[in-house]
Amino acid sequence: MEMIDPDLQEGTGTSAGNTGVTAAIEAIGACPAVTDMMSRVGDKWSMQVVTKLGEQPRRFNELRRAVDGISQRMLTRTLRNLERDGLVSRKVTPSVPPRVDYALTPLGHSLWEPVTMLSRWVIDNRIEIESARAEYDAREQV
Amino acid sequence: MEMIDPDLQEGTGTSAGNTGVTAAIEAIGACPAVTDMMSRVGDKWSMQVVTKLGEQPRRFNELRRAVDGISQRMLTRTLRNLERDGLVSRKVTPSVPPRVDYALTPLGHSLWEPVTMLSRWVIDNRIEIESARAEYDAREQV
DNA sequence: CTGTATCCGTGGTGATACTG
DNA sequence: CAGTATCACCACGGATACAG
Repeated sequence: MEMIDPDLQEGTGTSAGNTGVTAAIEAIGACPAVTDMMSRVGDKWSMQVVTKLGEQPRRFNELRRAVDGISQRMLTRTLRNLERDGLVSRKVTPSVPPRVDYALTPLGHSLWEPVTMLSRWVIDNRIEIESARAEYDAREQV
Repeated sequence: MEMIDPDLQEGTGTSAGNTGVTAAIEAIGACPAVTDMMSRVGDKWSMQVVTKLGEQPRRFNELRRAVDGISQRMLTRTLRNLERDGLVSRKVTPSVPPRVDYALTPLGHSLWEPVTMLSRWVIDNRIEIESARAEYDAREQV
């Protein structure tokens, strides 16, 4: 997915899918919004940023130091996307030097919970996953 | 508060005195396995395939028809990845023509639940997300 | 301090053709 | 039927320099 980058062309607006209030599982793939958000959750930095902002609001460079390894460019892009999705708020204080405070919105906080469930699952099953991979690799190496 | 594996806090002891939930959240980024699986969840086809296999086991082309828009190549690749992670089982029947049955493993089924939570969150909040985007785009269009 | 602009490598994804 | 092989596109992400 990924949108709004000066380097790229204008992002395609997500069209409204059907009104399925059916089982959420069935909506994966049926509802564009689901796949769309999944890719946001799956991208490299978004959930790490959400995590750090979930602890407390932070300024730009504060956040940059908190999220290990993120570049300035990617932090900006990630924050813009999160802001666009309504997950993060951005408050500019036009001082010298400038000050910009980021925080999770209520919507952003609410995303916390299902994402936590997912990361819990990974943690609880990471051994099984890794051994499955090792087994597969050993099998295919032949 | 729930318990969590002690070795999750290794390396970056960001903040002590966390609950299990926040510890799990913090493990995003701290634990490579979490970021790794997130990208699997976030990729374009994996969860759609898991969804379809969650309904029932399927053969290759059956699955291909079930997952709208997926190419043969991507279905193969997606299935291989899922198989490697231990989420999907692959049973070959060497007949003519050949028959290959795919199904979710117990591990794959267990992933269902947190993923469902997440997709339900998206569905419940997709209106708010879309209006946030519309608002942002209108603001930035200037 | 908080960004933009520019360049570029890598990898995910798709189209098409071929194979056992 | 169930794949592989090959080619190509372009978005993601990183490095660096510049700007307000």
